[in-house]
Order: sequence, then structure tokens, then C-alpha cells
Amino acid sequence: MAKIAAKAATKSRHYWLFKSEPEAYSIDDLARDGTTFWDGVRNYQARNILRDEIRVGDRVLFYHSNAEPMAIVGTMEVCKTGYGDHTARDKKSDHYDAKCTVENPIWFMVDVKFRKKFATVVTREMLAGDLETKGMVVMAKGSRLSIQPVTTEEWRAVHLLAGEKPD
DNA sequence: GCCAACGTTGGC
DNA sequence: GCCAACGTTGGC
Repeated sequence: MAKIAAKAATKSRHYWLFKSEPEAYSIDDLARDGTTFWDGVRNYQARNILRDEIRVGDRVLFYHSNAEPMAIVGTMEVCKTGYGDHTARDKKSDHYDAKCTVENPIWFMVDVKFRKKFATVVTREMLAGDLETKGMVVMAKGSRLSIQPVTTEEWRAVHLLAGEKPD
């Protein structure tokens, strides 16, 4: 029974990729903080994923955008499901949105905890050169989605490229 | 720093 | 509801 339940739980785990400009928040910042709230997402498609789809225990690839190098640099784990992004109600925040209230937050975030930092980061060049990863959403031309789904196969392939055990 | 791709806004 | 203008993202 327990075995079947464990198998079902593994099967229902979902994988994601979150983008961040390391100048704003990097894998080293997360390694230092341990956990953080993933604030500042102001795109409806990404919002819907944060609000409706991401579950506690889901695994996430941490991607450095607008950086040298642009790469997947580590992994994290979701530890709290979607809730209102309070920075949207903070007038001093870069992500302030006057339309947001406590009752209607509009924008959502999840909490994540640090899992691992890759000793070998997986660059776009590496992703482009691998059959399994070259079709990832992050590699699509013009894709600006900062919260993206990742398949089990892509999750495994990224870990192989990093020389890490896919867990 | 450039600029293509994309999402949002607002006039009509 | 269309669509031009605008602002932003993010690779290059």
C-alpha cells in the first residue's frame, strides 16, 4: 500500500523552470537565504501557473537570464503554494500595482527552498546541443515566460548535462 | 547597446 | 473588439 502511494506521489510531482536575473536574485542569494518567496511575476500566464498549478514538493530549475553565462544554475523545491504577492501593494516596490488589494491580490507567488547549486552550470549552448533539452520552453525563440513547465525527460536531461543525479 | 518578440493599454 | 502605440523582456 505504502509503496503504491509513494509511486503515485512520485508520478504526480511536477517540474518547472523559474527565471531570474542574477543581478536581482541569484542562486547564491537563495543558497544564502535557504528559502524565499518568488515575488515580482507580473504576467498573467505565469500568474496562473503560480496560482493554480504549482504544488508543494514540485521541483524547479533555477535559470539565470540576462547574465553571463545564461544558464540553468541549480534546483529548488516548492514549499508553499500560490498566495498573494504583497510586493504588488508596496508603493516602494518596483513591482507595485495600484489595482491590487488584500481581497484581490491579482498577482501571486510561491515559496521555494534551496536544493542544489550545480558545480557545472547548464548553458543555453549546452541546452541547444542536446536533443532532449533543445525543445525546452526556455529555448523557444521569443519566449518571455518566466515561470515554465518542464517535462520529466527534460529534468533528467538537464541533470545529465550538469553531471548531477536527477532527484 | 541593439532590437525582435511579445504583452498590455487605450483610443476609436 | 480592433489595432496602433508603447513598454518590457531577454538573447545576441
